[in-house]
Amino acid sequence: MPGVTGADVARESGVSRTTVSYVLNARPDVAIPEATRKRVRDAAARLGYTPSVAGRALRMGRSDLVLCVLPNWPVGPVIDTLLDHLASELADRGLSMLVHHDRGRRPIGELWRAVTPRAVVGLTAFTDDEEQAMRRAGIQVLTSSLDEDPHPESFSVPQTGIGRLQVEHLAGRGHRVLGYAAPADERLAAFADRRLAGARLACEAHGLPEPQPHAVELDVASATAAVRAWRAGPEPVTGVVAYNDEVALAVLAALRAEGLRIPEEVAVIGVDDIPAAGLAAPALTTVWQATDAQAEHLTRAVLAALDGSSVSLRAPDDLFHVVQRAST
Amino acid sequence: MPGVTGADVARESGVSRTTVSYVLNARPDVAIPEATRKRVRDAAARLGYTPSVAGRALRMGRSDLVLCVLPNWPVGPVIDTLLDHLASELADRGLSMLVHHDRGRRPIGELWRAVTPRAVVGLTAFTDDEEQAMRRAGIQVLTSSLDEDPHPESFSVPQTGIGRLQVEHLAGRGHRVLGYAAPADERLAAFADRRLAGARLACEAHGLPEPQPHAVELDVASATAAVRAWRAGPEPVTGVVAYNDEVALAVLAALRAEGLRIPEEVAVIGVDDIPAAGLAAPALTTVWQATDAQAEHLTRAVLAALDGSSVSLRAPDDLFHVVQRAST
DNA sequence: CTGAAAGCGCTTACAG
DNA sequence: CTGAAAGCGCTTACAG
Repeated sequence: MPGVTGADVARESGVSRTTVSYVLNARPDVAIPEATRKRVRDAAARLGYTPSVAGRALRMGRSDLVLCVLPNWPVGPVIDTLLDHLASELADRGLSMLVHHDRGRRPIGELWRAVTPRAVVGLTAFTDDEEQAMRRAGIQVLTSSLDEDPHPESFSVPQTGIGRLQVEHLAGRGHRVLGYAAPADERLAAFADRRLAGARLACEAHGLPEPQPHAVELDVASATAAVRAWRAGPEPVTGVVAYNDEVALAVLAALRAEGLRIPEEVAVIGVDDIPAAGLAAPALTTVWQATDAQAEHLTRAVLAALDGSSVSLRAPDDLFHVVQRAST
Repeated sequence: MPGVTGADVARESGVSRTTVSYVLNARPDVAIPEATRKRVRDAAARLGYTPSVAGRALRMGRSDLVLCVLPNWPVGPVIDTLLDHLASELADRGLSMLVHHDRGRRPIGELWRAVTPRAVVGLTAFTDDEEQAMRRAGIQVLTSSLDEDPHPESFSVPQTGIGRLQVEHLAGRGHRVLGYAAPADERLAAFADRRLAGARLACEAHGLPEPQPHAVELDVASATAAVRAWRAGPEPVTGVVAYNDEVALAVLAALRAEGLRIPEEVAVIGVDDIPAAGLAAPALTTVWQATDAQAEHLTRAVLAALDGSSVSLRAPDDLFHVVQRAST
């Protein structure tokens, strides 16, 4: 049967649709004797009643959906964990998460207007106009930023901190001249720029020259070109800060191909601690991200946004740390 | 404003809500002069009207949602591409894709009953009861299988074919005694079992002894234990079929640690062609999956299911092929 | 403590 | 060619 409705439950339990609604929504302000409650609940269970989202949404003027807008960049394990955790917590609160990959093909406004979600979680940036339009429509909006919070109602995992940590590790091991292996994928530019900025600041703080950026594709030829450039000058690079582990693996492969000793001649540090990092030759030092903590951080932010409470949500301090291996 | 409705558009353009609905839904059977159409469309555009999903869903008895249920295993790049492509095609048809990660925490029935999607795409298995219940509710159901189609309305990427291809590659290079490096992650068992089954069949077909399975975690110690077991007998393993590239990388690391020459003493072949595969030491031979073709295959299957047409959907033949590198 | 009634926004026979 | 009216399933003042 396409649908057992509240009216069916009412008939089955011999009460009105009003009472069914009161009982099933467990309204604390309405006093209904336990006997009636039980009759209704039993009937609902017997019939396999599930309230229609459409009916409720129409009446309430809002749905039980949370729209999660992802940017166009490839979804890695970190984002994956984030979404998983968030979806699970939202489900516990009777909310469904709708994930939308923003490919820039159609205005996002079309989507949120149509779905009228309770909240929109943007892991991508919205224009100011867009964001204000959503808020005017009564939708809670949670944006994310790649830096320290400019405003508290924004979820952030400060990417600059990652670059800083990488540089500090290399500086601590005596490296003075650093290269930065940036991703070739344009879609990652926003992340890469922030991490590089963090690396720059750390270099400045430690009195090192600016790190030398070079785009590296995920193949040996491209990485070899970068390595040669880094080693060419009068003060050759001895430490490479890589955007992530994949880029770092490319650099390692190039160093092997060039016959450079790792880490004696050139040290490399990545980000993410993907499985392949610990299995590389040599094993790759990297920055491990506390995805669980990040996920809880995001979830807290979303739930706070849903409550409308603008609690100041500081990111936990232990969001990432260095995993030392043979490449540094 | 929380919502500009069809009534607003009607008022603005001086027609009835009926006419607005007819015009905006471009009903071919209703003849409406172009002048009226234009007036309505202009008013809608001016007001920024987007029809309410809730209202339409309530009236139509179904939503414009397609529910995509993912299993619990980690979403890799293949699934990611699949979903991306599917979401995009569905969007072109005015359908939104709702992705749900099935963690087995709550019955899936609760979800589809609540959302009443147009179709449910299961990249995970449903129980027969569940599937029948959905069909009775008028929901198109598309399931996926890991083998050759048992029934045509099921989307499949035959995993046995992958195992077969791996064995054929090694056999073609003279290897007779093979090991199978299975993933330690229980959630991948369904895939691993099918791939191993394919490997077994291929060994049989080529007159080789059964491949020797061994679970391998993604670290050197675990892989080393497997390698030692494979090399211990009177007829040591000379070719390793790995479940995927990550497992293969672990095996490579163990072979290096054990001082075994690759591929002279032991050859290794993976699956997926992740970036790290081509960057490994030595570069890893692997099975490349045509994710684009798979994505189109899935999308065609879903669209056919939406139309209710049960076109026989054979998977394309060129779903994967071997990428030869230094490890074999 | 419980029910009759209104109304959320939409589509669609049906009547003009 | 166009509109008045019904009804999808739900929640919630309001009246008893």
